[in-house]
Amino acid sequence: MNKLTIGQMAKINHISEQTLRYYDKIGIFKPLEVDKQNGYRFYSIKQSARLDIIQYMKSLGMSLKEISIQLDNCNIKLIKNILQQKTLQIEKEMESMKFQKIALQRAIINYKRYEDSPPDGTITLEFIDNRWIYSYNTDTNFYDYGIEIYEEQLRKLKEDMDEKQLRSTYFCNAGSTVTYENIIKRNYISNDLFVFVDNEHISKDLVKPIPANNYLCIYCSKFELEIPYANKLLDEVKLRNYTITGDYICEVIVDLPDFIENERGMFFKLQVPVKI
Amino acid sequence: MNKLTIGQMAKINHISEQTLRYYDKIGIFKPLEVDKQNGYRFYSIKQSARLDIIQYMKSLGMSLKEISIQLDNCNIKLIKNILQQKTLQIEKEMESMKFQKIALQRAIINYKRYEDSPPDGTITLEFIDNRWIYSYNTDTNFYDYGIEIYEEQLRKLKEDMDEKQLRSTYFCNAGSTVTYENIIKRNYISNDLFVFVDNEHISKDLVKPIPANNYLCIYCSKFELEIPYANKLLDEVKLRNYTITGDYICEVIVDLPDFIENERGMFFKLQVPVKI
DNA sequence: CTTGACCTTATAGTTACTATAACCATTATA
DNA sequence: TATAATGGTTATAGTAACTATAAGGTCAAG
Repeated sequence: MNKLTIGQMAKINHISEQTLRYYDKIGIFKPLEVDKQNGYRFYSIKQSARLDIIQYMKSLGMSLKEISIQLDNCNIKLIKNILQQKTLQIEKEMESMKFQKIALQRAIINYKRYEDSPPDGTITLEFIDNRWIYSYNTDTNFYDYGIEIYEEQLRKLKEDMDEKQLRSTYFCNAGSTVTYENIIKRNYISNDLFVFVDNEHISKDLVKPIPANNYLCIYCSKFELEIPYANKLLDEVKLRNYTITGDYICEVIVDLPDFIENERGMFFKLQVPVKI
Repeated sequence: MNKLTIGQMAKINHISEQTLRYYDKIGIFKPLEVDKQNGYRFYSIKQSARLDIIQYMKSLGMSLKEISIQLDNCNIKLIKNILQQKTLQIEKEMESMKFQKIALQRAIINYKRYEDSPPDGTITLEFIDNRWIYSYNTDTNFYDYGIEIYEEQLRKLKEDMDEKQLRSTYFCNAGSTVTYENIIKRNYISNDLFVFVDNEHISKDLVKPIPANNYLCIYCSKFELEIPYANKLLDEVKLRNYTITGDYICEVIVDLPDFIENERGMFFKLQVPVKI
């Protein structure tokens, strides 16, 4: 009962024999004794405490090298320090997971919306609640160019959001605006790209509100069709005797060009706020 | 502006050229075009969308192989499914992190207690609040044997806690009890090992309360000294004219035998509830 | 004496890259 | 026009923390 073979030690500690040999090799966990005749390793059950610590530190995301160094010149104070550091690290990770979850949920909602959205060309009148956007001012009017410039500007937005650590959370739901002054004259000029965000999770000075309102909307499945469809939308506003009350929004519901074959790769919801 | 070289593509997407070449090699992300003369890779900015998805899926913990398979026969429904699965996974991870944090905090508290604890042999009278324990009934009275049997029983407790997914959280603060009937006769018989737990985080039927009370305690830094020290404690109870009102507890404050050189490896707080 | 369980070492494979070497292409400057 | 800088190419090796496999030695039981 005193000396344990590698197999017994492995079983007791729920670890593979291979791993114990590996730990021996890299020197992080050596058997108490090695038979000089046959090379058999022998462990004492008391050594399990060290394995416990190793497994624990590993579970905190430390590498074996780090652990080895710590354990080599270890005292209890040092252990406490590590634990405190790790608490902070875990708190950070929990924060980031919270945001990841939000990001996932936003993405799911978006795909659901895509599935449920009416066919290309449909015009609807929808009441849309308050929204918030984080916008990025580009230097080019992408209506003057094709999809490539648009994607390039999107990359810039992405980069900008990366810096502010917003990307993973919100990049799935972007859009652009044309100001009231321009849209009523059908001047398609925009150098504002944005993403929809949750008001609560971002510092106030970065976000801008989009007021709740009735919006006349048209659904559009091709990048090149935006302007003709937007014109159709404005025609319909006139026809119905509505008045435009604010900025035009081109909302990207999905954007996967060159990506999934046999699927329409982009889908937009063009919208203007109207008074009925 | 149409075709991007590998360097430009890498810069725009914040990824290394090496990685792009690697992605090409494993087939997860291929350039739009390769110059047959010089082998130069050319990308379109529109391909960035695929990179976005790859990075996103990677951030959700998927392997490149998994991602590749998903993207190869991908449709929007499938993406939604993945996202939903990942939401569940993240929720699970968040749960486990919550417990990890609790575990860390318990461990830190324990080490602090160790640092602050009085020297070996000190006797104190302490009021100790309500505690809860999760106990494990072993088949051997470990007072009949040495430290090795004790450690062996600890392994069993650990295994048992592993099954109930309690270990990482609570293993740092264990102990054993001797019943009232036995301790007053100085019969050192115990086959109950336990760990202190938080009442709130475990189903009620697994935990047992230890009532708040005044406890006479003695601090002990050697496994072999437990019984003589416990006897000293009981002598002191008699001397002070206290009466024992419940089970004796041997609480392990640290247990690192064969582990840290030049440090006492074990530290116990032996305690009996008393009426003054 | 064989069988089977258990031990040994050595080598290769895994993932998602990074680092390095050795070499080719393009372009600006001396 | 020579050359140097820049940026592209391939191939190979290294990383962490193992796992898998091969090929062989040891030991107790039947």
